[in-house]
Order: sequence, then C-alpha cells, then structure tokens
Amino acid sequence: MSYLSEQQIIRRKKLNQLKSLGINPYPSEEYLITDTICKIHKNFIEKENVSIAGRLMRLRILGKASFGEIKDHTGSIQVYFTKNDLTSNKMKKEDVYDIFLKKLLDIGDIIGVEGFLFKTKMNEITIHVNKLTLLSKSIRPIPQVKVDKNKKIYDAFSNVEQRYRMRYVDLIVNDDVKDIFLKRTRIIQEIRNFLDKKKYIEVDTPVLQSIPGGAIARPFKTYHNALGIPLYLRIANELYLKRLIIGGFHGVYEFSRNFRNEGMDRFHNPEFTVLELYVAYKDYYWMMDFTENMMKHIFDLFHEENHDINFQIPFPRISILDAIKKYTGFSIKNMDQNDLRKVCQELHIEENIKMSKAKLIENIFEEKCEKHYKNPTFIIDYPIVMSPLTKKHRCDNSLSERFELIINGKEIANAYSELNDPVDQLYRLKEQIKLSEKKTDDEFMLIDKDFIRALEFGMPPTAGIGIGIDRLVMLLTKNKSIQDVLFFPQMRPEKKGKK
RNA sequence: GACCUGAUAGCUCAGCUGGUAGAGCAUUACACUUUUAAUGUAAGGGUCCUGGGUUCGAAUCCCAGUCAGGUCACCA
Repeated sequence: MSYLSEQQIIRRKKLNQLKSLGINPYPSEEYLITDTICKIHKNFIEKENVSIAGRLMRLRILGKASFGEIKDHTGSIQVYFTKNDLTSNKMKKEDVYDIFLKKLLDIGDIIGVEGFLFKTKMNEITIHVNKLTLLSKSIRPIPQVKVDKNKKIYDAFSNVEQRYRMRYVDLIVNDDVKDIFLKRTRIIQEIRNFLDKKKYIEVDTPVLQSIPGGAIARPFKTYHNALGIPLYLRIANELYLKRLIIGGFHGVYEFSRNFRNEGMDRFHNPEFTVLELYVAYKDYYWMMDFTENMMKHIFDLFHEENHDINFQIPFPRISILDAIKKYTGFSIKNMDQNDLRKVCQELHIEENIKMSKAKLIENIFEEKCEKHYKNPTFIIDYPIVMSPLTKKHRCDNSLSERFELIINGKEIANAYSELNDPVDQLYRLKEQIKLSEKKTDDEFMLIDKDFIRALEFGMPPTAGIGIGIDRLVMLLTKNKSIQDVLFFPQMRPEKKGKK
C-alpha cells in the first residue's frame, strides 16, 4: 500500500465514523429516482417533490443552511439544505445536518436527495432537500474546478497525462470531454443507420488471425496454447470481408478495431477503428459518389458551426499524378525508381535506394501535396505499384482504380475497385513480398493462400472502402490528437509507488 | 528511434544568480439560515519524478534514467 495523503486519511476516518453510526457508505438497495436533472430544469414546477441522485460537486456551508451542487448524467442542479428540514434514514434528526452533512459528507460523494423545487432570489432552480441518502462514499478527493458567472474556468484539471490515465476523473470534472465521446457514439450510430438503410449487413470477422493480411504493418503477436500456434491481432479485416462477398453477401460492413505494432503520435494509437464497407457489382466511381453522400449526411449533422472547412459536394476529384505535377512541377508518370529518386532529391525529400517506387511517390505526395487539400478532395488513380489489392485502371495499365479522401490535409478514407483476378492477385502479393523482403524478413509477410483460394471461386466486381473513424471524429470534434477521441489511449505503465 | 520542453501539496501553479519550500482552490477547526469562484479567522498538509555527481549546503547546477507533451523519423 502506498502512502495516503492527509485528505485520503481523513476520508477513510469518515468512512469508519459513518459505519459506526449505522450508515452503510455503500448500500446495495435500489435508489428510486423520479427525475433527471435535465428534466427538472426543463419542466420546473414550484413546490414539486423530486428525488434525484448524483455526485456532490460543491458544498457551501453557511451556518444552519447550506448550498450544494449535484451532478448526474444529464446536468447539474443546486440543492439547499437547512438544519430544520434535513432528515436521513437511521439517524436522529438533530444530527443529520450537524454531523452527517457538515462533518461526514465530502465533495465527490454520490448521494440521493428528496425534496421540493423552488427558485432562489438569484432565480436559480434549487431543490430544498428533506431527505439525504449516502449512496457511495468517495475516499479520494476530486480536483476542484471552478467556473464563474462569465464561464471562466479556474484551476482546470488540465494535466494531459493525468486526464488520459484517469479518464474517469476527466469525465467527472470536465464537461466538454463527455460531449466529445457522446458525439463519437452518435457519429458511429448515424453511419450505421445510413448503411443499414441501404440493406448492407453488419458483420463480425476474426480479430485473431493466423496470417495478418489486408495491409502491411507490423502486427501484435500472441500464442494460442491449445492449438499450439502463433496468432496475430488483425491489422485489417479486408480479406475477410471479401470472403463474405464471395460467399454471396451483396454488401457487408464492419467497424473494425485494428491493431498495429508501430510508432505512436497524435494521429496513431496502437488500436484504432476503421469502418470497412464492401459492395458487390460496384466500382470505385460508384464508391466516390456513395462516400460523398454519406459524408455530406454526416457533416450536415455533426460539423461544428465555426468549422473553416467547406463540406460542399461534389468533392473535387484529382489524379495523384496531376496533384504532384501541380504542386511540384514534375510529371512523374512512367518514371522509374532512379528518376523518382532524382525528383525527391530536387524537392529535398528524403529518399534512399531501398525505397520502392510506390514509397517514393507516396512520399512526394505526402510531403508536397496532401497538406494543400483542406476541403474534402478525392485523390484518385494511384500508380499500380502502390496498390496491391486494387484493380488495374480500365484505361491505363500503370494505374489502379483507387481513391483516397483527403480532408484537412489528412487521409480519412481509402477505397478501390477490388482486385478479383486470383492469378494477378497472387502475383502481386508475391511482388509485394519481394519488395518488403529487401527491408525486412519478418515472418508475417506470408500470403494468405485461403484468400487466394476464395478468389479462385470467383468474386464479383466489388468496390471497397475503409474510413478512419478516429480521424473522422477528430475532424468533427476539432481535436488535434487521437488521444482526445479515445476514452483510454495507450500509455506506458505508471511508475510503481505512485499514489 | 532523434531532438526540444516539462514533472514542486489532492488540483492549478510560483519558487531569481545554490542557503532547510510558497500561493489560490481543496482539507481541518470556529463563526454564519438565500449562497453561487460564498465570506471571515486560525491550523494542518511535501519522497520538490528516480538515482548518482559537484558543493560546507541542491527543488535550483551537472550526468544518467522514468513518465508525459510537442517536432521529426517510422507507418500502403
């Protein structure tokens, strides 16, 4: 047990005093609530009796009367206690105010109050409490954030490390944090509704995979004891959704938690959420139209009023080669690796002999072009070498039928006409391995032969898309770090001995 | 992985060129029956992130480490 602070010791003493007075600080009975705080504010009726429960956020004791503030999941309300009127179960009336309320109750405790509504002379809706019930004792002090009339915040609980490590405290104390996560949930619900209305089927596919496919990334590795085999946490679910399209589903989607064992920064968490959608008999042009409509629907519902991004449709469609030409002056079509390296040198972009054509082109685009696309823009027709799971472009063998949606200079979605030629697919995956083996010989660069087998049975022409949900939520809530849109972002373990 | 910045009371922070640690809120005690950043008086509360070093003396200077944030690198 680590050392306890003075305040923790005091609260533990109070806990024992409560018990010795016959008050259970953690009662098990249901507590009957008649109203939420939000409802009381909306439908105020003078003298109406109410019963609510929540966390005591503030307590101002002024002699024989006191004011407090109680917060539930819908809001906060002022409560008023007087020595004459306050009662509680299992306690003599004369002790309730002087001992229970004044000495044993703490800010942070979860309490239930019954009483009638009135307005103070400051015109604030308040509950005149007749009966006070302790529902859960808090033995650790919460940060005291104060807000004045002008909504100015004092002593905000603002240490980011503590906020992420103790998100529960962050949520108790910082109201705007909860709003971000409620919005995240509503965005996901709205996307789900949109897809369900189109009769696409929400599915679950394996998180534990023996061959981590569908992307190139370092996976997390684990081990199945009974089977005696290594398993990997999925880096993508793409190959499984395509198997379902082969199996006859016309459209499938999954909000996929993916795991990648790579660096972390404000855009990358080791686990993150992607919406993957695959629709049979469609191509990437159709998918662009679809994406535009879905995004517009979501933006109309959720974007902040003062957003400086213009979400008007249609979104411009620009080929990646044109984008590069526009922002660098170089026409890189048909360039080989050597030429591309020269271009990189001239543009002062890092390059080396080990980088593939695909990597070099990607670097040029990311360094010189991506940041210019603030408003939603489709970047289309990526060179085929960059896209091993994508169909060759119908008009140009060197290109693929792929697009990315860029918003605010960041990739939000990645989509293509899915490659359904099993022979070509096998060839391209082998090429991919050749390229990557130059850099690393990690064992996870295996070909998913079952996926090739599935393709051999025939996959309809299919359009697929992956949308980065975390980044979408960041965009719509105007947060600059992925950690702010994840309840529990990944952190290194805390030091031992920390209180 | 590299560089920059930071870590002091429960929370938010101050602490100068080295001299045994301060404020506000919170806590404790007293007063106060309409407060709302309640007020007044008094009190308590610290592994100054950890470990070394320099020094008569280190929160402060130096070295190493831990954790966090930022920038870059990595990342289809």
